[in-house]
Amino acid sequence: MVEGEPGLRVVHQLRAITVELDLLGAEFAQRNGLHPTDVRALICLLDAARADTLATPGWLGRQLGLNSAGTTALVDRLERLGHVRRTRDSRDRRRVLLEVDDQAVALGQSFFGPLITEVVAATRAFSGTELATVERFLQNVREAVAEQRDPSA
Amino acid sequence: MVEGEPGLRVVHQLRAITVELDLLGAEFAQRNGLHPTDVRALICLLDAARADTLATPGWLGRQLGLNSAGTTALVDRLERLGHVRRTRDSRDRRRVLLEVDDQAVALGQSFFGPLITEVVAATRAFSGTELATVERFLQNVREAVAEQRDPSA
DNA sequence: CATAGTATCTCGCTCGGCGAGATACTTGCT
DNA sequence: AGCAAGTATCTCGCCGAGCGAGATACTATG
Repeated sequence: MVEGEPGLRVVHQLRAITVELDLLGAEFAQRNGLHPTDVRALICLLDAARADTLATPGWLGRQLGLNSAGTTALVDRLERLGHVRRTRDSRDRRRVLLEVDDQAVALGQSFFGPLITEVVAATRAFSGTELATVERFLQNVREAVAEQRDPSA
Repeated sequence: MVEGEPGLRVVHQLRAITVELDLLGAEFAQRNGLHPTDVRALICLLDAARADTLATPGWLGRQLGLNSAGTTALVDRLERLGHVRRTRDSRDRRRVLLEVDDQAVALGQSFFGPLITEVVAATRAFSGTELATVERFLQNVREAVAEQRDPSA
């Protein structure tokens, strides 16, 4: 718990935050009649939409580590709930494009909105340079974790 | 992606890290023949052991948001794999105490070890005061998330 | 135009997790 | 003491997310 090495403490904190965020996500999921995976899928889809990356079932499945069968089931659920629409790609007619509904965007807002407010409020206690440091650090961590997952970086 | 408000960027990063860590955990789980929940359970149990909190199925289930049936099944799995032992509490003989096996500790090490090494390496680029800032910030975030989950803080 | 390659979907199955209720023990009331 | 109420854990039956294997529809290449 009270280790000397600062790196350990930070890892500990990140892990704790991850667990907390997971549980928050699970809670939110249940309240809205969906599963943790569905929430993660919505996050991915919203990110894709924001980055103007066009999303397909295959891409989504790859993001979430699902196989094709699971992905189809996932998209079925999301479509049934009206969060996503399927449209055939006219260029490559094997592909299906996933369009996120405004409803899903609103849902995302309702999930992250309060949390963002909280965290932004928490940032009030930090100077611009301090926040820049935090950002830089988180970026490093993100890369470290990504490298752990796929040791080809 | 390129928002102006630093708080938003940080939230974004934290979310991305959470997703990455989740996927890392899922990968690790599968490689070791267990489920994401099992990994989270082991984390909780190791934390408890480190903090000298004595763990029971009920406590564990509460940590993970499982009901009693699911918790029993979880502990069954962990026990079958030899990560955990059940012992009756002699004071209150309704209770079962969960003892983590050294094997599970080693497993935890093998999971977090490389990641910790990576992150600690990443901290090399930061001064002591900078790390302190990061730590303080993460602490705030952790509290913010916890408050989101249980608005009674 | 056949053959290989790719994107998605269907089918049958496994197993994690839930709700309801059983069981064993403790605690409080009288 | 003795009985009701409360609590910790487990059992049973079921639902449904995700997997493996294979079907289907389309594209690309010789």
